Amino acid sequence: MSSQVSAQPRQGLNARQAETVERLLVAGLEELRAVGHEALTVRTVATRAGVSPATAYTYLASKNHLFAELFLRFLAEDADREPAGAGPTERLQSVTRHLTTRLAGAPELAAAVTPALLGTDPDVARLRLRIGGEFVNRFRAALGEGANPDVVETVTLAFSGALLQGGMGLMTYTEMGDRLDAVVAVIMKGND
Amino acid sequence: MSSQVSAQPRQGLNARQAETVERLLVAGLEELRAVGHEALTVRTVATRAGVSPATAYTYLASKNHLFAELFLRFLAEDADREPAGAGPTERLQSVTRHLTTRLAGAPELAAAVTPALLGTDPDVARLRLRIGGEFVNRFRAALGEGANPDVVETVTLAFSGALLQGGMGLMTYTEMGDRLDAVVAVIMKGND
DNA sequence: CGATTGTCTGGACAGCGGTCCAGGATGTCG
DNA sequence: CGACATCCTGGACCGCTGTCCAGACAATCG
Repeated sequence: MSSQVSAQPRQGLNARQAETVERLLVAGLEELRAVGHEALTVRTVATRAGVSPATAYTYLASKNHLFAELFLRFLAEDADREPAGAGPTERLQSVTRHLTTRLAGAPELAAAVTPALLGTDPDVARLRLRIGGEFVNRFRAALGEGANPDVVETVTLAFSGALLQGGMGLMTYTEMGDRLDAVVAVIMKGND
Repeated sequence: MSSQVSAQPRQGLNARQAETVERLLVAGLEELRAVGHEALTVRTVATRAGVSPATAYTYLASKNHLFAELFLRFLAEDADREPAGAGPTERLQSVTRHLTTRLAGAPELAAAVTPALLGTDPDVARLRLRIGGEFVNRFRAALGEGANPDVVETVTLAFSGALLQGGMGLMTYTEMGDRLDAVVAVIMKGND
């Protein structure tokens, strides 16, 4: 079994609203790739989406909320992937490798989401839990049924730490793949 | 050997300037404890320090810079502590336990520094490296001379991840102590 | 077709972040 | 004591954030 992150960002929206949200999210991602997360403002996203700022704010509580939403969608694109590999170590490595490879393809998003998730908006808080849960799910899926919870937590923390360091610019998301291979090996040594 | 973080925040300041900086940092910590890192503004810190906002900004490049500076000082208070314990695992646990205990005593500072270090100000970048280096030093000191670099990195990443989760409010800094004991045990199993 | 429902718009608003500068205060020399 | 260097001040400034509201607009239903 794998994880389950729905791609639909909201419930209870009619077609027109869903369309508006969609346009905002697409514009948000474009704007993010174009100018980076520091220069991006909700108003420029609104403009790019062809929507007034007031409208943007009715669907996006904040810049952080936008980033969290985009990242969750990013994860959802993957939700069905099954970890591959002979043993638990290899399977874990396939998960981290896959994630870092994808992150390397969207570094602005990765850089944006880490600070965003530290926000205190309630909307961010909700998404944060889903995002964190998604990581845990993937690691648990890689480790199999009787996974030691302490091992899952260790891997999760190490991965979070790597994201943090990536967000700080201390390593690229490409390097992260290699380093996490070593880290997973260290963790699994004696725990497989 | 242990780590070396100097408590002096700046060089090239005369007595008067040093005094001003000191007042700002003290006021910053008070303000942080009083209202939390979200409500704190550089202007309120300046007021509390009995200094004009313009002056505050000549010594503090940004709010993030203030938090990073305060956190570095917080670490410096400890810089001379030697890890205690029979083996490497116990010594590592004594380090994480000690850090989390101290963080639990200053949760607002801990919550403030994580997002702050993700900033891009050059002043923050400098301090970030020193702070990161300080963690690594402590873990290396706990592990002893011939420490496996991969193990050091794994512990560092896991600890960073724990800080991140603490910053998100997913666990308290008190819980962190217990969880990191388990995490260190997992990592060291097979690596001691 | 007209009326109702609900979305979107334009624009104003207050507060914060960070920068800048002319001039006032302070301290230190000759 | 006077002159000079240095630090600090007050206040203006711009852009961003997030909120609010009255009214324009579109879609749907009777």
